[in-house]
Amino acid sequence: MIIDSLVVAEKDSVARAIAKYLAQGSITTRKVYGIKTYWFIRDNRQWVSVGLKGHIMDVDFPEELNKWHSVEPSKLFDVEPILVIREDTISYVRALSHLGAVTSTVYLALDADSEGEAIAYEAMLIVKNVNPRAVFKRVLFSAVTRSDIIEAFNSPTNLNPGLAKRVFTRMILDLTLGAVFTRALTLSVEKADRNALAKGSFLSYGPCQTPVLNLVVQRALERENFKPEKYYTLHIMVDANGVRITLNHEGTFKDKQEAEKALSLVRSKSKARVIIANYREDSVEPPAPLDTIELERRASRFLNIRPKAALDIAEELYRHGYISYPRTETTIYPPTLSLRQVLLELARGEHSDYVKTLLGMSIRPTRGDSNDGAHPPIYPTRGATRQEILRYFKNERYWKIYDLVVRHFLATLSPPARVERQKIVVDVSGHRFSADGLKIIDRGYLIIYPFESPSEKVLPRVKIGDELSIVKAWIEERETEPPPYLSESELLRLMKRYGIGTDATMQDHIHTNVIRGYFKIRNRQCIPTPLGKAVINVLSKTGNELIDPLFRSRMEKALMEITNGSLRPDDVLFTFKNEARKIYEKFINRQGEVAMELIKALRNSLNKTNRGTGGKAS
DNA sequence: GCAAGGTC
Repeated sequence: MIIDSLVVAEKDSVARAIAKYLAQGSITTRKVYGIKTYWFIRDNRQWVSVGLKGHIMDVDFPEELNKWHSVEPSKLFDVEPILVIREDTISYVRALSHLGAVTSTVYLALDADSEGEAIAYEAMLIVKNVNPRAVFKRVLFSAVTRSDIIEAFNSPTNLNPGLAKRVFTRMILDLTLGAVFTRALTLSVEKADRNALAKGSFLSYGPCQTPVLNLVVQRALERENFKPEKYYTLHIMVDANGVRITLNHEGTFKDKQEAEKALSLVRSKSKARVIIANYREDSVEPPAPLDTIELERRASRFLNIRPKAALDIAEELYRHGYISYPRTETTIYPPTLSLRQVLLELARGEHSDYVKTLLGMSIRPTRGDSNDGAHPPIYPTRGATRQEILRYFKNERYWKIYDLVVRHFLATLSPPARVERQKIVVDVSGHRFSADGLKIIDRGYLIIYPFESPSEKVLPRVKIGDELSIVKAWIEERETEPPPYLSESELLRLMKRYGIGTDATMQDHIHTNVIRGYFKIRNRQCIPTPLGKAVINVLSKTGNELIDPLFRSRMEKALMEITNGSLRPDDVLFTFKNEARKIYEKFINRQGEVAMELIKALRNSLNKTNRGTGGKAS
């Protein structure tokens, strides 16, 4: 067997698409060590295309350093983790070796991002090992379409080692910091009380998970330390040509007597004079095309479906051909995507009437501001009815997520809604009272996307100078309210702002904290447990660096310098390990105190939940 | 028994 060219893609669907676009003639599918491969002829030569399952290698410490009890955690700072083959990818390694051994050219067709570059490097290592003479070429495409793929294979480039090195350095730092502090937290408790942690449980630290926990804990503390204060609001009801409107005093009163003084002044008057009467037409634009984070946030807000569940469901819908690839940071439809074609497909589905009206109009899609260069925004790829989805997946939530993707897609092609924003301000002896109203003139995209419908409140028409009779005036006593716990939707927004995690992993970092017993989610709110608060508190005794929400972005920034060429991987490793080493020293110096606090929190959690906590290893 | 990042 001789192969001229071997194509390695990041996933099966891409490998299959590449074969389809490059093949001159038919494609034969063969399993090699259980892995699907696609065989075809191009320019009279034999080509084979294979898709991986993401990374095939991982970093790990050498065996002897993985004995938690006999190795002082700080030892891990002194060694470099090694690249190992992942247990679950052995058949991919076998297939790559088998095919690579008889191939002259290897096309590394991994995604066009830094992870893709690292996976390309891993694939190259595997093939080089069995075939030192193989030639490696890197192909980069921004969408899996015929024109992009052919263009990419006509102009191959070389692997970018700077990008790959950055990824491996990140992997090493994440593992080292994670392992050192996970072991330090766990061992400090185990040494003080060997029964404090349930069997198989441990207390974890991670450069993403722990800053996320910190965000949740800080908000909870703000809420718990909140002291409610009384304040007073003043209102009047006026008659405007037979319509009664309530207006609120601009500014509230801390002091009850002052509010009463204002009230008696207002009550002594019978008229309120209009000083502002605005009726302004405005448009409400439909949302930008959907990326992963927005899908998760909207699923949580509109449908009460947790981010992790939303992504899992989206993944299934994608695998069965109902929606496009759900892990994307792109919010601009690529010019190669025929929106009209998608509409024609959707005409077979649940919202066919709406789709048909859209088809009769000129389409101008909304446009966001990001493009990850690898995947388009999430859009439906098959029109389906509710009944069809329910029959297939037997679960209402699949329909809800599918329907959200369809409606969102249709919204991005729909006209904006038109509203009238209304504002009336009146004056009563120097006191200003105002009322805001909103009238929907044309629902536009809200017809198909009711989730964002503003509530309508229509004010009557008045003009500046009108004298409106005051019907009544009154005071309300209120209390300032504590901020709510962070919602999952807000947490995702904060993670994005602070640069914690990626589109594909943000929901994982939330999930990890839940599994570890650090916080719970009730009614879409993130509520920390005593254990979660204790972990943040003990780590904060070493300074705030490790738990700072900006820690991750500081790390990413330094790692970026490797790609620029201004720093070497060793420089970045040295800087962060050194910083972590100092923090570790502080931690060890207060170990006794730390252990006491964690054990107390563990017992507290145990009593509350009446079962082991600290999280089971998954 | 550690992390975070791909992918299913």
